[in-house]
Amino acid sequence: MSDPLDDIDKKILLLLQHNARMPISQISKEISMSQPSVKERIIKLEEKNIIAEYGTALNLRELNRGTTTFILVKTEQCERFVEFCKGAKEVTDLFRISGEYNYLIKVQTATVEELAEFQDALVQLGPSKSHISLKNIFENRIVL
Amino acid sequence: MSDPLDDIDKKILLLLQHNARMPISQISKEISMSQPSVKERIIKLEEKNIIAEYGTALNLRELNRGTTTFILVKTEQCERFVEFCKGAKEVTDLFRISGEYNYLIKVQTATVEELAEFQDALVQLGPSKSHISLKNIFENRIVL
DNA sequence: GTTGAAAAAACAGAGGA
DNA sequence: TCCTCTGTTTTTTCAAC
Repeated sequence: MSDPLDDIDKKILLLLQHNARMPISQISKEISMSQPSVKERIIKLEEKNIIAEYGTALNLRELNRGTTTFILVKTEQCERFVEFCKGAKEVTDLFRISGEYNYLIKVQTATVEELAEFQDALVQLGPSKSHISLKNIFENRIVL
Repeated sequence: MSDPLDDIDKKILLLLQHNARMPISQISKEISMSQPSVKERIIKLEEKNIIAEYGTALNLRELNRGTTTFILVKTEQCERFVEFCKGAKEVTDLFRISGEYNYLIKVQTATVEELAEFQDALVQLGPSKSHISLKNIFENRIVL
């Protein structure tokens, strides 16, 4: 684990977190620091692996995947289940968890009907418990 | 909802998904299309709101938040609970869900001890059920 | 959709406080 | 670690096809 971030690093990351394509020049203006210094800090954050990657978040509703469901799964066929999830485009997140259930998956479907079809395929791998998301209040939030 | 994406849009999004800072010039080379055309397509994807935002993914382990836990919560004090979560930096995701429980939250702590402290604060808002992540197999995956 | 060229902007490196 | 200065590269915006 790395040293804690100082306030300038935090400011830079706050800007980059929701706009990874912001030019260095603009970051430089916003935090009142010269471009080379900003660039240097960003490179260090990348090298220290604090910045994992620059990603592009897509709008799932526009992609016709607006229905979010969390499913807890209890299976005895772990390998087969993981392969099933990797091959199912509906599954966006897959975690191995502790407790009564083995796995927690996050599933994005167009509709609840499509969710039902997914569950039909899932049922042969073991019992599961679904929780449809009624509202995404916030997501992927990292408070520095 | 928008029209389905064509293959060129998919290629551009695949490149941007895991490297939002990739220069247009490089995208242009990789997909063998002129820079102005690539730029035009990206602008359209932004305008159609298919690209929601360019984000920066941080390494939670390096930030001393390497322990992931999913908690199902049943509360009768919804407003208070949501405010509690907004104010708790450990909570990275908050969903209102259907079923026996009201909410599903994702919590990032340094250790399980810190998780226990969080649960102590949570207990007064209602019963909950925790699932510690033993392994993050994949996350935020969108297959186009 | 393409190429090509000019203007503007961003970036990279050196040297020094 | 930060700054300024300078040269280079990249992006952007046209035009015409």
